[in-house]
Amino acid sequence: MAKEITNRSEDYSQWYNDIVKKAGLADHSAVRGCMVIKPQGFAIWEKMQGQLDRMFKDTGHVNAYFPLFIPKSFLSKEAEHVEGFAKECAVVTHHRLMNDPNGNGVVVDPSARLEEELIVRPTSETIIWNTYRDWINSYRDLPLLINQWANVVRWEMRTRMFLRTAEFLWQEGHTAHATRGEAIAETRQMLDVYAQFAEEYMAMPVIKGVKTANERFAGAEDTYTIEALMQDARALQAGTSHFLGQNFAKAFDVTYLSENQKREHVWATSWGVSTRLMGGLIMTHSDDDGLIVPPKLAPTQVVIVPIPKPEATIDEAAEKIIRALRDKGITVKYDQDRKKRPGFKFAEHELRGIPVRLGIGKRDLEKGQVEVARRDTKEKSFLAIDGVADYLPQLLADIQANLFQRALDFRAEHTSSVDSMEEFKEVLDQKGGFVYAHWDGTSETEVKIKELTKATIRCIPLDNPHPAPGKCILTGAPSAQKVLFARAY
RNA sequence: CGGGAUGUAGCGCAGCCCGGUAGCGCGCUUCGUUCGGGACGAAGAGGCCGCAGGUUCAAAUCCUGUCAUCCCGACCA
Repeated sequence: MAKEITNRSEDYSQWYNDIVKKAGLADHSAVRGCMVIKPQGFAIWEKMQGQLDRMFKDTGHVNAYFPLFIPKSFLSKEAEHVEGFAKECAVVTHHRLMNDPNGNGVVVDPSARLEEELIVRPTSETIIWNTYRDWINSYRDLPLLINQWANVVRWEMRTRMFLRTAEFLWQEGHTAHATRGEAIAETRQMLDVYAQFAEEYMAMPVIKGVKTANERFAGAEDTYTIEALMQDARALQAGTSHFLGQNFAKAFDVTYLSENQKREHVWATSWGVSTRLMGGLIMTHSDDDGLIVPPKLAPTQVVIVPIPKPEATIDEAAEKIIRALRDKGITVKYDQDRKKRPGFKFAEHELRGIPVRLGIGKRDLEKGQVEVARRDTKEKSFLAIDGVADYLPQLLADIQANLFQRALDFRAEHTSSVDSMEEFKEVLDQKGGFVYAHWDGTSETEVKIKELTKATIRCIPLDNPHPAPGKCILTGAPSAQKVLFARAY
């Protein structure tokens, strides 16, 4: 049935690439590691953006925009931060081209060398905190709650569409607070926003937790994360929220005068999600027939396919349904392309992941009904035309809920708890997924386990289902609680 | 950056060993018949064989270099 999509069981990576390409989400570009996000893919990203942006605004944030370029010197102000990003920065060294004197097109004009190189932002903490110094003087200026939608560049060794591209789109929130407690509360709040977005809109269950020192954001005191599980039983870090302490305030000398007239460094957070979420969305729900988009993020929620014989009457019935659905706030497309046959359209819309398809033919009209096909289960049923508008909001909600439940069940089946290294390895090799295990809390052990098994500590869960103390699976040293391991993207 | 593979029509590929008029399927265009799960017939259009050098009377084919992409590792959202 599905044409040319590699089966998941056969080659998961290939399946993923097939979905991205065949569903028209993105393409490779002429630039290494950079992709073209095509209209079908961008429309989904816009839905994500729209919802996230609302949630940020609802929690008191405003949007702003900071430069793409960062003076090189800024990067060296926070020691850990440079360390983390230095190896993957694109650097601008010149500002002019000229005709090649040898006639071979165009070359960099050596006389146009920049005095200080500019870094294409891999993240904007430094340029933003350099700006915040001027914006913050008094406790009355706090909290400062700003978000920016932007592109960033990280020169990655190996890229994969959406999951890891050299340039990607994201949002980064950067906030400044008067107290440590307030900043931590902000960090946690935004983690909750991400988790809520992932679960309610993407229908992608996530585990909230804290990263270990090894996995922490460069320059953060604590990194919180939401971790999702993909269909190949590998974990995906889907969003992070960092408590930055006073590191950046100190590096960029950002202070405020408190109510009791003391000059103090401010406390910071930063948090972000990226187009990687698109990868997570694909790998959580889609199947061998193509993309599956949860109704809440589907640019088109319902497509109507006419099965033509007497076309005018079908158009009439379709128009009626379209009006009724639009009144309910449902996005509908009427596929009137006369050149394609119905069977082709069915497959096409399944490939693109439209949640519900309505089919109307002569047979249906005679019975006053339409055929309803849902993308998630492939089930088909018939429904009275007059009842469509009442039924569809519920159906879309059911599909949304079903996708979430399905992902939740999958995660439950692929979550284990082990007590020994042998068991740990066996579970990872047999079925993968999330594995809870005791760890002695040291970086050395974490690194060693990674070397031995390729599994990393995804997080120390906030609502830990395995909080009891025990012994580290590698060293036998005391462990306060089990932590969450997985092989990850 | 290491290991493997691949660049030939929009997409998927054959041709390359053994140099000699660039092919197949899908898609595209036109017309007709079709239309309840990826229709059929007929007629068309579409290529600097990734790029640059070299060998040769002659290169998609042989040689050198280079660029890009994909997969597997190390690094990361």
